[in-house]
Amino acid sequence: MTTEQTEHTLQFLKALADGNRLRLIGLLAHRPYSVEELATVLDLRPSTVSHHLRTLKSADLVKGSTQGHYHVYSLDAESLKGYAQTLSSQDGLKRFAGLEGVEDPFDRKVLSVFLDADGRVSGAFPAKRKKFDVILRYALRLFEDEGPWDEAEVNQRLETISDDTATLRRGFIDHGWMVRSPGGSGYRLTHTP
Amino acid sequence: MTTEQTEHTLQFLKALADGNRLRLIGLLAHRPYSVEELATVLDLRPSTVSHHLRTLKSADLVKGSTQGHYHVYSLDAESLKGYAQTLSSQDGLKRFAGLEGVEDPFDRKVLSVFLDADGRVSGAFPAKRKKFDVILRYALRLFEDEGPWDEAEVNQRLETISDDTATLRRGFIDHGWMVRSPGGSGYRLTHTP
DNA sequence: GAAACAATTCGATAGTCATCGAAATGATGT
DNA sequence: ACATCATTTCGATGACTATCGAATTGTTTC
Repeated sequence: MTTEQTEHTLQFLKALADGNRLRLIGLLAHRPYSVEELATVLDLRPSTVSHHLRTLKSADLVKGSTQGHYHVYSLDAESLKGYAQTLSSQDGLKRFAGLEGVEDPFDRKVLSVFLDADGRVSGAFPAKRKKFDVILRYALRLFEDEGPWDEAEVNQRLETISDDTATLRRGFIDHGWMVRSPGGSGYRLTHTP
Repeated sequence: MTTEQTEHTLQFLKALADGNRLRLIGLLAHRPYSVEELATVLDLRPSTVSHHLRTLKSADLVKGSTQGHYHVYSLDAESLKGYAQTLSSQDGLKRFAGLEGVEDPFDRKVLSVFLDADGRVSGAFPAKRKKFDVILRYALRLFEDEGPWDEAEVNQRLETISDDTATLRRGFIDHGWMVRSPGGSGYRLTHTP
């Protein structure tokens, strides 16, 4: 469900979400450093700094080149900039939802929970109003042609979704989406959501 | 030692450094949501989502407005963009070092540890070569005028830093910074770092 | 007012992680 | 080969935190 891109960004964020690692990045933005130098400046043991550098390296934030005795670490500014730009664009953020090309994630989730494989509500309706409304909007798709329809026709269509057609019909009327025609000629839709 | 700006950025990063909170941001980038809706989509308890929203709110990433029964949360895109841009600029990163206007953080740290209030090395010299070199460069400031100086003069100046003038002088010579003049007329500097 | 509903707060638990010291690895120079 | 030095790995510990269920607060509706 979670995309690859999101996973990398999460690793990037976790790597920076520590005070000392953030200071490390700050130092490396000035110039390359060896592990011991960093440990001296930050008042940490070299083993601790080495550990931090490993997580930064896993997130592609620093590069390490071994020179003589020392391992010199430097900032990977390009990679960092890329991640930062993902965070600064609205569209970049949307991808973190992990649901691409879905009209509405909430609607989708509710339908996936309450509909069976045939697209029917096999069990009880959702107790929560907001979720029941999702079912109602789903049922509304059955009436996309021109009305009006008599009660038998309405019930027949609603039965393809649930046996409890009365509750669905009452939901339509409570929302004002459906009205009984004045002349008693049946039901028709008004302003649908 | 750590600036206010850095503290806020750290809070921002910690707020985003969680898989579910990142998904929350992704959803809120599409449209505002209520707590229960978010809990439904993410398969979490409302209490958990509420907890996450609090940390996001503390970091100024989301805004909450209460409407009727529901508390509707929405993304604070401006604030987020600001933090992201701090991360994408090299100068923004440098501030995380927490040492503004310092020539070199490593040199500064070493000197602060080994020099006493009078600017003298009261105890022993640093054992590590890199740190000793910092002391050497510091001692080099005593010879900014034109040379050459005879041995007595060199020692007199070095004594203002440490009693062990011989080690300092030998350090100068090992680095090739100072040479004994051919005519035996004393010492002079060559290529200083 | 009372009932219903959404959200928050609280307390507990399990899992993650920053940090250290000790031991192992790897490279350098004698 | 050996001794030295920087770094890494390993194991342990303490602190933090994501998550849940239960209880509480606050708002709407009857």
